[in-house]
Amino acid sequence: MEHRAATVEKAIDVLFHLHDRPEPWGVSDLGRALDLPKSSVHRLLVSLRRRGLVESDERGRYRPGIALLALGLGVLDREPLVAAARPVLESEAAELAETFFVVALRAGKLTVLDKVEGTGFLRAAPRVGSTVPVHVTAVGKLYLAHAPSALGSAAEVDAEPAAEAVADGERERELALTRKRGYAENLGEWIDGLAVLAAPVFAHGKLVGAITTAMPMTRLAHMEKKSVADRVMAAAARVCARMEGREL
Amino acid sequence: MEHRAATVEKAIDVLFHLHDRPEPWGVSDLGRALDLPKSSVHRLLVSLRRRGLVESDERGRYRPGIALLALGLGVLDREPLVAAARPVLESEAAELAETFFVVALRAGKLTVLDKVEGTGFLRAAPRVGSTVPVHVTAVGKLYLAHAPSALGSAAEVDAEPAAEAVADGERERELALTRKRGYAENLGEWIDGLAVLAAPVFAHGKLVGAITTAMPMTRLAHMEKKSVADRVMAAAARVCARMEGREL
DNA sequence: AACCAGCGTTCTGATATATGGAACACCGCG
DNA sequence: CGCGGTGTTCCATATATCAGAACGCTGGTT
Repeated sequence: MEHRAATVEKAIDVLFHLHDRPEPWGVSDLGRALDLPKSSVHRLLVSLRRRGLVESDERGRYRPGIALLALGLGVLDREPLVAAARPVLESEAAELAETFFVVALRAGKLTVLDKVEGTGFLRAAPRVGSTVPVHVTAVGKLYLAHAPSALGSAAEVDAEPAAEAVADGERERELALTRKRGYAENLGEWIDGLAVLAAPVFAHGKLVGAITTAMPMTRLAHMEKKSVADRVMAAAARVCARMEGREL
Repeated sequence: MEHRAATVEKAIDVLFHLHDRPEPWGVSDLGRALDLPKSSVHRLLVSLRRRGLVESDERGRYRPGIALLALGLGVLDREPLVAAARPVLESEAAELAETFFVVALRAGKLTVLDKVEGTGFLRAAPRVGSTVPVHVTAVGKLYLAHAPSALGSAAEVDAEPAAEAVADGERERELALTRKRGYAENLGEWIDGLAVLAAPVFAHGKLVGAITTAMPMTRLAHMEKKSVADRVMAAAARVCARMEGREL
C-alpha cells in the first residue's frame, strides 16, 4: 500500500493547517509552514477554493470554506449512534442540568460525536469532533474493559511513560470493577477538577460507544454518585434499545 | 487562472459523491459514477483515508470520515456571527417555541449557519450547512433589498424562468417595503405551508447575515404577525449589538 | 516621493508523479 | 468448479506538478 496521491495529501495538509490556526493565512506563510513552494500552495488553494473547501478574502488570505461544514455535518447524519442518542442526551441533560455526550471509536481514536451542554456557569464543554486519550478517561477505561482489541495499537500510541504509572494489578482490578458495575469513572485523572461517568452502549453484543456525563468534581460530591451512575447507565440502555429499534 | 490541481479536485469530487449518497460505496461503483478508472479512484481513496477524510469497512467500501466533522465544526467556530447569534437564537426559540436560525452569504450562496429548533411536533428543521435559493426566500429578499451587489451573479444563477414571473414593478415594491419596515417575509412561496420572517443583521453598516424564524403558516395565522416580526427584528438587533461588543 | 520589502499571482522548462489498462487475489453464487 | 464480481497492485507512458524566478501590486520606510 504505497501507492498514494501525494498531491491530495498535501492539499489536505493545507486544509488541516488552516483548521488548526484560527486566523486567515497567506500563500507565502503557508508555504513556509508546510515547507512547500509558493506556487504549489497557490495551485492547491485554487482547486480547494473551486470546490468551496477554502475561501479567500480580497487580500488573498485563505481560511476554511463552508463546504466543509456540510461535509462534516453529513458525517454526523449517517451515524446511527448519534441519531439514537440525541433525544436521550437532551432529556438527561435537561433533567440533571449537566453536560451529556456520546463518544465512540472512529478511525482508531475516541471521538466526541455529539453533546448537549448543561446549564451551569461552570460546565463541561467538550468539542464535537475532538478526540480524547484512552488511558486517563472514563470512556477509555470502558473500551479497555470491554473491547481492548478494538483500540488496536491506539492504546500504546498515547501511552506516555505514565507519569503516575499505575501498577498493572491495580489497573486490571479497576477494569474488572468497570465490567462488573456497568460504568466507568474518571475523577480528575485527565483534567483536574473534572468528574466523568461513562456507561457502555452495546449493539449486537459489541461495544459501539459510550454515553457520558461530565461535571465539576465539587458538584458530583454534593450528589449521590451511585444515583448519577444509574442515570447514565439507564440512558445508555435507552440508546441501545433505540438503536435496536425496540423503542421509539 | 487555469492552473489548478486536477488530482485534488478529483479527490474532492469523490468526497462529495460519498457525501451526497448515504450508503457506503465501492471503488468500482465510484469509478463508474465519476467516470474515473478504478485504480485512480483507489489511489485517491488511499490518500483520503490516510488523513481520515474517508473511512473504509473491512469489505473495502468507503464512507466519509470523522476528520471531516472536526474540519466542518471548525468552520462554525470561526464565524463571529454564529458566536454572537447562538444565545439569542436559544432564548428566542425557547420563548416562542419555534425554530430560529441564522443565514448568511458564504461563497456566493445563502447558507444556513446555525439553528435552534422549536418544540412543535410539526416544526421547521433546516439543515445547518445547506443552502437556500435567493428569489423565493425571506433571506433572499433581504439581500436583494439591502445588498444586491453582494449576491453577484448568484442572483441570476438560480433565477429559473420564473414559473410565477412576478412583475418587476411588483418585485421592486416588495423590496422597498422590506427596507422600510425592517424585515422580509416569505409566506409559502418557497415551501408550501411554510412561513418565514427574516430580519437583517448589520455590522459596520454592511449586511452580514439574517436572523430568521420559520413555522407552519397555520401557526403564524394564529399569532399577531407584527409581534412576531418585532421579535425577529429585536433579536437581529441584539445579535448586531453583540457583534459590535456593545452587549455581553 | 522614491524606495524597498513583502505580498499573491503567473509563467517556465525539467522532472517527478499521476495515469489507466492489465493482471492479481479474493469472494459469493450457480 | 467456473464465472462474474469485487478491491487491490503493478508498471511503462505521458502528463501534470514542481521550484524558482519574474510579474504587478500594496503598505511602510527612508
